[in-house]
Amino acid sequence: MIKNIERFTQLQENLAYQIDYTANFNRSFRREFQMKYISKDISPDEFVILYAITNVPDITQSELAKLLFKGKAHIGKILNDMETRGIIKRAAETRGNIIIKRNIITPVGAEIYEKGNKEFQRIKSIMKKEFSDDDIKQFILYLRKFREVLNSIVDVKLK
Amino acid sequence: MIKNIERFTQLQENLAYQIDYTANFNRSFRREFQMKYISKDISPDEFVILYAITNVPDITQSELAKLLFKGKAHIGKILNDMETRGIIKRAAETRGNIIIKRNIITPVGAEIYEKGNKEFQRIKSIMKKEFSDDDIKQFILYLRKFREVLNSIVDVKLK
DNA sequence: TACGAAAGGTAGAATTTTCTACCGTAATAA
DNA sequence: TTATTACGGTAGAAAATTCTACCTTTCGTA
Repeated sequence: MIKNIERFTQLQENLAYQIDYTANFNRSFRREFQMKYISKDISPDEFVILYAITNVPDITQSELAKLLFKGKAHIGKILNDMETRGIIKRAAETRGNIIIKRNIITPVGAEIYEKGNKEFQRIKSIMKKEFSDDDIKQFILYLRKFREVLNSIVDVKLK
Repeated sequence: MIKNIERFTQLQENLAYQIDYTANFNRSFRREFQMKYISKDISPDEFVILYAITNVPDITQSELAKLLFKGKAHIGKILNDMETRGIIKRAAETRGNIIIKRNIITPVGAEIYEKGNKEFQRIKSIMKKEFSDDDIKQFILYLRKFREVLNSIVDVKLK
């Protein structure tokens, strides 16, 4: 991970660091993968937004914020930007008496999403070859347990 | 993780999301833990910097950047800021003919670090109770394998 | 009933982080 | 010898993200 490895192994061998490192690695991967195989017109986070809207069409802005670990104000800006670029359309809709914005994927957005989705299926099948169902189950169990231990020390609230 | 759970389990059950979620969880944990038990005068990243300097006294700014997954310019600003606040002292030093800044922890910084280190030992011992040595080994193995699979798909370069 | 909290959303300021460009030295290779 | 690249570092602009405050409606409950 760092050139002069011997100098840092001590710092890098703990669990929390490894998780952090992997998450960062994954972020870099997503950026590069997307640039190479999907579209330069959209960021990885924006792709996740398309994914979420596709699967939960009435997902709200606040829910998207939680899903992406960002503030709801920020997500609002991203959505507006995506609308400006013609990837989605934001339609005001009433739920009861309260006005909610429903995000609708345009044909342009749908095309990007379809292409990306196909590519991600490819990754998924590669992962399936490398990790058995039991491995994945155990892996996720470890992650959950790690969070539970942290949560037992202080009450963690995600923003 | 999100109130209306049923709506999102589908989106959240994949491996990459779980890792991302755990890393974010850990970040929130560090912030809250530090506020509560260590010191409000220093951020979690700054604590890692103190930790790194303590263990590798001649660590360079660029190396710190890689360790923390940030840009070297940004780390330079953080270090300057820490110097202004009296937590470290930056001394220009020559390595060969080239000038390098050596970061020295002041007594104030050392005190914060010692307190934090003691608290983190506590977390470590709790983790040791919940995860056996074999568990930790397996957990880290999973994480490494996950990165390797991604890396086989595109060549991932961390910034 | 009335009050406060929670949820959906926006605006603008403030902060954080990244992105270029630089400067100078060292090492390597054509 | 002369490029070229990598390393250590900085400055300033640009972009990303968060913070605060605000508006409106709903919901639970005292």
